[in-house]
Amino acid sequence: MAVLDPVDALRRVPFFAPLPEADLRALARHCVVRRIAREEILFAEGDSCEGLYVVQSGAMKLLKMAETGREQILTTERAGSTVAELALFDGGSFPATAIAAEDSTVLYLPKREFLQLCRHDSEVAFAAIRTLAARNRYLTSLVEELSLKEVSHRLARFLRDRALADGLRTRRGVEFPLEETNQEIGAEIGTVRDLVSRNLRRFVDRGIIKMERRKVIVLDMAELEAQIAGTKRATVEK
Amino acid sequence: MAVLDPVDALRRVPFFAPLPEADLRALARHCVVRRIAREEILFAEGDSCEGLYVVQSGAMKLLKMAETGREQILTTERAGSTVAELALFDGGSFPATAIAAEDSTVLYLPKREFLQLCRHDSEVAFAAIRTLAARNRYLTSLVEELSLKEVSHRLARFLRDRALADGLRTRRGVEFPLEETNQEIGAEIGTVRDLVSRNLRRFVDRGIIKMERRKVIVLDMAELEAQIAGTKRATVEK
DNA sequence: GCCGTGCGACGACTTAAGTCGTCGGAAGGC
DNA sequence: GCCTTCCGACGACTTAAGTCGTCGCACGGC
Repeated sequence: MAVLDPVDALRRVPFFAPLPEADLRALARHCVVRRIAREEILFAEGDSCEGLYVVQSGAMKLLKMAETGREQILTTERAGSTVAELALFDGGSFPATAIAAEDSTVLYLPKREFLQLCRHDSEVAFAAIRTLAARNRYLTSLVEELSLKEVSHRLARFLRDRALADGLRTRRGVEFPLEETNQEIGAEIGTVRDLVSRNLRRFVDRGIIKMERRKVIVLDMAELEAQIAGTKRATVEK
Repeated sequence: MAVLDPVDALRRVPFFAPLPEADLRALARHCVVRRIAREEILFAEGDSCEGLYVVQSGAMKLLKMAETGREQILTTERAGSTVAELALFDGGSFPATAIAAEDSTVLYLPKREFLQLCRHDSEVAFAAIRTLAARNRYLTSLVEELSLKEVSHRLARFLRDRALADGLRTRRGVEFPLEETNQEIGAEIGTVRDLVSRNLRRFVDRGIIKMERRKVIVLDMAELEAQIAGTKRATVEK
């Protein structure tokens, strides 16, 4: 793997984007790079937060864990995103656990440097506000889904998002590979792997999607969208 | 009802607290006061946001609605709190619907004045960041509860919070009145009124609480706390 | 090559969650 | 006073969600 320039990673972070090259380089000098293997824990919920983590390569997932082993993923952050920056802003501990979803590298920027920058530059502070606002919106919709929608609707939404993000239009439909295991999909949409499996098959049976190994082909996008709209016990089986 | 001074309400808002009296008065001159009756809608999810609402008296609930009529409350804001300020920061529409939980009065401050102030005063911007961070934490724990805990645990948490907030220690235990209907409790903890009723009774049967009309007496606080800790299917019936 | 392991598929089962209908008490309007 | 309406209580029922055990494939190590 080529050696990555920390400055590039910082530039991709919305907070830091407005800063001039020189400032980014100064910041980068304070950063420590850390390599982290898939499934390794970066920090755990409740740990005290002494600095900002920026994903440089790979992906970090932020999640809540139950003693039963069940997990709920809050977000997955890729290159150019920060992880749990909210703990820096309110001085509290990490609100959730961060685990590498793939082999990754993260930059660590000590609290002091970051907060100084925020105070100094109102552009940075505003970008931070926008980031927090975006996370807020996402969490709000997650609450809505978990509370008001069924597993099948959440899975449909997940598939739709995937299709939009990395789907390829072919004459059979929109195709994309399912990178994650059913377990991981479950953790993302708030259920267990068995239900992901069962609901995927239901979609196949109803002709909405087709599966070839771990590749998904959306045959009927309109019907998939329709599935998302449903609410608990509202739609009657036809 | 006595006429309330808008300046007092503004001063209680964390964003505005650091401002000198004169600035608050200047702000107040831009405010419009609106009286709103219980169950009336202040704004609906998706409406475009042109200003900031500050609760002056009463209480506003922010919630998501399903077509089935089921609701999920995201927060309840009382005097000195702002409602859905995130929509101002990212310029998007309201992420949820705001309905008066009681007869209330709200202040409306046009977008322009508010954003100017944020840009001007970094103290204000920082207070906004802290507010967003706090909301983020709360939403995060709500997601955790909805995804990883059962209704009985969520209800236990609700009762504990209530007991701490407005409970009175008596020799029988900690007593407090249940102001809201089962319907409203359900909307807050993510279930329907029937389940609230059923789970309350279970707590009574197990001797954890006692109910006299709509007054709750927590007999065994330790056991109530123990209920909160549980996760899905982890605790086995004794 | 073989073996272990992790994962998906699937069917049978259990249980929490949600639905429905009925009753009765309390509060408010008239 | 009466009537209506709202809400809680409760029991019976339905269904989604979750659990469990088994099988079999694919992949990686050796």
